[in-house]
Amino acid sequence: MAEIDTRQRILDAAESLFTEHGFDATTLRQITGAAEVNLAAVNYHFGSKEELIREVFRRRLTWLNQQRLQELDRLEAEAGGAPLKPSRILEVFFGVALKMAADSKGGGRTFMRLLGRTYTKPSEFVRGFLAEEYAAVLARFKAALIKALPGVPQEEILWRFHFMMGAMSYAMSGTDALHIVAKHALDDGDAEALYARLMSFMLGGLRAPLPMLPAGSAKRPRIKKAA
Amino acid sequence: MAEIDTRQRILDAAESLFTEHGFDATTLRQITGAAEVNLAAVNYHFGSKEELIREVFRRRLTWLNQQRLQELDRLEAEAGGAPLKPSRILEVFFGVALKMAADSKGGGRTFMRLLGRTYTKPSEFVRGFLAEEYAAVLARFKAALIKALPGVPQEEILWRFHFMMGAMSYAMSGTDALHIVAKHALDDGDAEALYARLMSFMLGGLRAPLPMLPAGSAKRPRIKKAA
DNA sequence: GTATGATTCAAACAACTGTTTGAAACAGGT
DNA sequence: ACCTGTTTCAAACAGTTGTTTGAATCATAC
Repeated sequence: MAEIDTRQRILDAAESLFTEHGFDATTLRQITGAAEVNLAAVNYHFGSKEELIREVFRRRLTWLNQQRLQELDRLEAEAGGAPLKPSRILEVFFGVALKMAADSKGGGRTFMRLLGRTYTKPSEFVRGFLAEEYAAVLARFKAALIKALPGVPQEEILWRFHFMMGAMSYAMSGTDALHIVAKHALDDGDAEALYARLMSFMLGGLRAPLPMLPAGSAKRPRIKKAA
Repeated sequence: MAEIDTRQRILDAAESLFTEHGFDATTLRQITGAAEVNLAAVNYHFGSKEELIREVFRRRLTWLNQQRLQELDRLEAEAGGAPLKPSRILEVFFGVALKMAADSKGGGRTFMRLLGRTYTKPSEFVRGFLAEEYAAVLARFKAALIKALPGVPQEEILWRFHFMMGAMSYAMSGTDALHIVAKHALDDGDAEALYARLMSFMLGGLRAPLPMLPAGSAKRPRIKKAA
């Protein structure tokens, strides 16, 4: 290699700038400028900006989800067929993410902020990529949760899982657009306290009494395709 | 006016396109094309793209927050000084938003999706604008919640409010990037069921047992500026 | 009708975007 | 030394961006 780690330095700079300004607002010239490499290096090493974006996610997401699967495997092996405690399942799924977010030095924190922000605004081509990357993990965790909560309707479990994703994304995105919590509470990196707070909030939501659904919502009337 | 409602048609088209593709990815030519007005009309009526974005938010947000304040006023008047039930407070704050989101014909639904997506990714200049627009409302609702939950530490209440904002933003953004819930469950507009589900989840989270915070987090050690 | 101010329009502007190019610099093996 | 494949570099490319311009068109009042 002529210069060490050109790829890596591009990825690091891109990750950081994407987190700060978003994909569209970040130009290749900003990235290559911050990484102190030539402009053409991005297209040489990654082919295109889109592929660079995908790679920024891939290099961390693969490891993250493997970790989640591994810990779930361990948990289920220990239980030996018996249903798990819901709290244990969530601790694995969200705990791994928040552990990564606590790593401010290795760039994990930056990445989790980026990931949190991306969930809400999937830029067309990232959506498919994310769904694909998550498919296997989600299938396993959904199944585990459903098995762990036999009395609760599946649809309700999935919705609550959806809400939890929202709460975590927002918390991890690190932006408090409306200034709800104290100013420096977010960026001082006290990830452990955040983890404890978020987890008890989510568990409370998961265990909440089932909602009184408006009539006709529980089972949707099938008007079209009556046959 | 030469053509009726040029301003309005630009705002409608912009709102819809911003929701679909984001601010940066939406060009003025797309907007004016969809609105069937001349390209220069945006700069003539709004001055700049940034100001157009602000106006897209302003025209609905002002009404939304006024509505929230009004309903809180009514609630507090009825209570006559006594602390309110937390659930009532949340029903006002989030209920108004979700009622707006249920209005798919008047564009309220589109706007709330846009708002939900914007919370996580405040594009520099939108952040200040949003915070300013929300300041008065948040102050009132924070105070009401704190008064309604005298036993709970204020910091904890604010964090949980923060998490609720996340859950709602995500739910309202209408994107399920990871395909957690069933495909068509999001866009069929069954806002009432969503409201019921989300509200019981959030209330469960609010009432959850307080987290065990790691040592040294409850009261931050003051190292700098010891004097 | 004519004058006036507001609005619309087609065309152009300069600046910036991601990408490509071809030559230069580098590394390692023979 | 030479050759070979990889990587870097400055420069240019074609396309798109938000914005501006000056003339044309409209509505309204006199």
